[in-house]
Amino acid sequence: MKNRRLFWRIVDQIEAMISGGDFPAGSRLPPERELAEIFDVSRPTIREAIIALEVRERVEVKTGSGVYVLEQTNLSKADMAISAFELTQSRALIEGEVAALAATSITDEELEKLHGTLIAMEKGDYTEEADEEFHRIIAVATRNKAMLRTVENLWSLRVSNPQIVADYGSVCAKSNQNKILNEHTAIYKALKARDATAARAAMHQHFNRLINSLFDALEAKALEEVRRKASEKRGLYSLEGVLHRPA
Amino acid sequence: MKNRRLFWRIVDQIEAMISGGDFPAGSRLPPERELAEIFDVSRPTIREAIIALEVRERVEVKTGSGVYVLEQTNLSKADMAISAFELTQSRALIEGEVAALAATSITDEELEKLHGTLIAMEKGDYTEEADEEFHRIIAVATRNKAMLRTVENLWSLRVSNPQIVADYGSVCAKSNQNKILNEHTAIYKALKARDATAARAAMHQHFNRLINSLFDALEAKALEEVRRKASEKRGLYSLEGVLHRPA
DNA sequence: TAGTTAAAATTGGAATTACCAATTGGTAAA
DNA sequence: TTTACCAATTGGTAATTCCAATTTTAACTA
Repeated sequence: MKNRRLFWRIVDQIEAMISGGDFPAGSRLPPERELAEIFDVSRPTIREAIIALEVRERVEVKTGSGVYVLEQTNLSKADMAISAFELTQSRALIEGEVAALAATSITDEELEKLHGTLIAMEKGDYTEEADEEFHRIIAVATRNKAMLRTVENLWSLRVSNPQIVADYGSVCAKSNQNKILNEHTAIYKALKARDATAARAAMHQHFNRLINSLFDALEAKALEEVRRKASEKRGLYSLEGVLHRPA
Repeated sequence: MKNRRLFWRIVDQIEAMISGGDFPAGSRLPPERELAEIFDVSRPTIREAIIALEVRERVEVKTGSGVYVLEQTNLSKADMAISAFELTQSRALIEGEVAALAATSITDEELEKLHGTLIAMEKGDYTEEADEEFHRIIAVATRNKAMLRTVENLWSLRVSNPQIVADYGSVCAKSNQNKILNEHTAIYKALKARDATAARAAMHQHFNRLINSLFDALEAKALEEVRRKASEKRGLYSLEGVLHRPA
């Protein structure tokens, strides 16, 4: 059995203390010199252990201040913090450029595929898939794999962040499918005409309308919240409630 | 510009050497004592850098034997296939929009930080770090986490795709630092003036000049290849070779 | 007494030196 | 040729010193 290096043993012990609640997120670990005494090892060994913890994003090191325990976060948590507004604004700006670039190089075959997605959406078949395919074909038409990758990343956010899924759900309902189809059609026509400026504008319009819909939904939710609270206040002061209160 | 700890700088440099092909997977890094001489730092600093690389699973440490480079599996095949041209074009289009958006919301504090990166580049200190920080501050200034994420993804491609690292290496050499600094300064001034259109144009110019440099480098390489092949053809048909051919 | 500034204390950062533990390669002997 | 041993090399840990950054405390002023 190969010997385990001492600093790795210290890493494990500190991680156990963090996980065990000795040092909650936000708290500060004891100073290096004190940890060296606690664990009866040299200070460089403690430093090496702390660097490993830092790379693992378990702690944050602040020179002159101390070593602080981080929330157990990962990249997906950062993605979770992205709102539907932020995503949609980004898509407007980025996919606007994607559409403009694609207008300069899109092939007849790709246009035919684009048209296929419009047909599918018109039929009401697999509208979300058709939506994704529509944007993906345009990204492929740019002939730029970094652009394609970026569009894929944005779509991935759209379908995996629960809050964004819910927000998009409320503005991409059946009742709005005609609007979306009309906007996709306008983008398609601009691409077919190989008009980069029109394609960019059409894509902007598509997402800006979506942003407005998100605002509308947010306002409706806020009004609903105000009504709910007023209703609670009514219940709080109503005599009916008082009369029925158990002794 | 906040001071970056020395061992992190060494981590970056070693990673660049690995990504740049100096130390292919399976090869052994120079001994700690030698690395300390090469980088002109102390051996504990090297040790700290190597521990970070180990946690990142870039290297494997064998006591008494050496530090060995591990296969790098993070990059997908699709990401490996992205060329420096594609990345740079994407950055031009996307970061142009980022700059325009940032011009509408950038704070004085952020402008000050941006200026700090210009100072660092002027001094010749850690220019790649200052470059990254420059673009990152602008992305943060958009107040849009999806945009920031996109810029981070593009930068990640820039530093982890070996071919892109090599290509950028040849056009971001010391001799071009003044051009880059001038372009960054133009972007900074447009942002300071809160002029979205100028910021977008300045960012486009920055990357378009970079694309042209990449083309120049590619052309030089192609010419070199043509010369090499012509030289081979000359050798193939030269009488000297024929006369000296062994029986 | 309250606010501000400067000094002191504390904490992390880096370097130097020394010695120990593990591995590898070279040499000698069987 | 094979095996054993030794020296050299490489990583691992400790101790000490001094520097850089931040926080806390003390002193001063209004």
